[in-house]
Amino acid sequence: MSTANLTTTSHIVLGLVEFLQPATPYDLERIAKQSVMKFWSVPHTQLYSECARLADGGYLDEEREQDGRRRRTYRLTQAGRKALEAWRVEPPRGVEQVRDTALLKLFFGGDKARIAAAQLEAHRSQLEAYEALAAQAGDTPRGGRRAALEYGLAYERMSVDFWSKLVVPATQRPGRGGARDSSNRRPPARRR
Amino acid sequence: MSTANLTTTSHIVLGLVEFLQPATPYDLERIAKQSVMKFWSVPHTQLYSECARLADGGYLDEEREQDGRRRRTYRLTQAGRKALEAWRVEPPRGVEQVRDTALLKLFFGGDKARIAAAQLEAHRSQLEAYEALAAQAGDTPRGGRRAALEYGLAYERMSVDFWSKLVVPATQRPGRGGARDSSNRRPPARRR
DNA sequence: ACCGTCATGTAATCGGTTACATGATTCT
DNA sequence: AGAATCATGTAACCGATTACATGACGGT
Repeated sequence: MSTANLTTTSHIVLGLVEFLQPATPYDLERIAKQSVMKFWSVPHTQLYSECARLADGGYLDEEREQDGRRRRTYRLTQAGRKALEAWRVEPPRGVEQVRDTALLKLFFGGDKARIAAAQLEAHRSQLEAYEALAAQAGDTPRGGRRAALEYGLAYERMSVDFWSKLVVPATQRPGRGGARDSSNRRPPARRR
Repeated sequence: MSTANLTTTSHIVLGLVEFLQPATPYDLERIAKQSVMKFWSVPHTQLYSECARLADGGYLDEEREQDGRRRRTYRLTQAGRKALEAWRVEPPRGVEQVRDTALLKLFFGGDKARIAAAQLEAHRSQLEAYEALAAQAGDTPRGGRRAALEYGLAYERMSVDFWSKLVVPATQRPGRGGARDSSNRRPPARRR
């Protein structure tokens, strides 16, 4: 691993390590679950293997406990910092593909109403989760994290809107003057 | 491959075959590029290998030319039809993750304005592409295909909107009364 | 007859996922 | 002390991507 065999996962790990170094893979998992993994998850086993890979490539510095759990803790090396910065600075070209299974099934002729109902439910609940996060706005004051969350909100609102228009099969389409109710009103929030 | 080791790719292939059987992998590639692959692409080599796998598993019927290009042409078997239908009917649980690199870089502290500029450009052009497709509305009259396209439009509009709000660094925020121009007006379309 | 590109693949590689494993802590 | 779960991994598998290959066909 001399250069450029760093995957997206690698950079996620680098970014997380930077954020809370020194850190064990387990630490990474904990914060990741509350933040990035909302929109890009990585299984825990890969955090371990990726850290090892990165240490092997000279991007992370590894230190291991001699007793007890024999944890490995990592920090960025100079090379690690550089690699992360290089990746971060370069704006991605082009548009990511959507790769949504629901959309795929829709495309291939799945039952509109059924799919829409399920998706609507799922997106509503995801939206609520984001709104709850946004409500505790203090802890993500003004940064990429906040912006990413706002994207999440916009995305889920769009989704709710889209799917809610499909739940009712479009047999009869109301005339132009009709005060059609296409609001995205959601049912009273359930408490867990 | 007795059951349930069918991946998403498998189902895409099944869906495509159903759509224009009998078909060669090359045929699949051609229509796919104009439709599904806009939002879920599959490299051509995998179309070949996946067809072989599916034929091997009894989902596709394979027939091979003896002369010339020695093409393999495929059609659905009964099992294939069943598998496709089963997949199609079952609404996906939960929400797909976004997995957008631009968002990731934003999250990890990349330069807002630069990323936003690049994304804005990319999404605008994607939006235009979808709009062009939608303009020839005749060929996708009323079905999942049309709905998927509409999702694409909604998605791109949301994206353009989101990123356009980030291109200008939020140093000064206009007062409430200000007639801020946050329209998504795009520059005159370039012709190729 | 030759040449470019069209069409059809094969093979190697590798990251990511899934399944399994085991010693530390904590709780009762 | 024993059970439960927390924490830390290892190993195998496998689909997806990348790189490479080669014979047909169409045009000049």
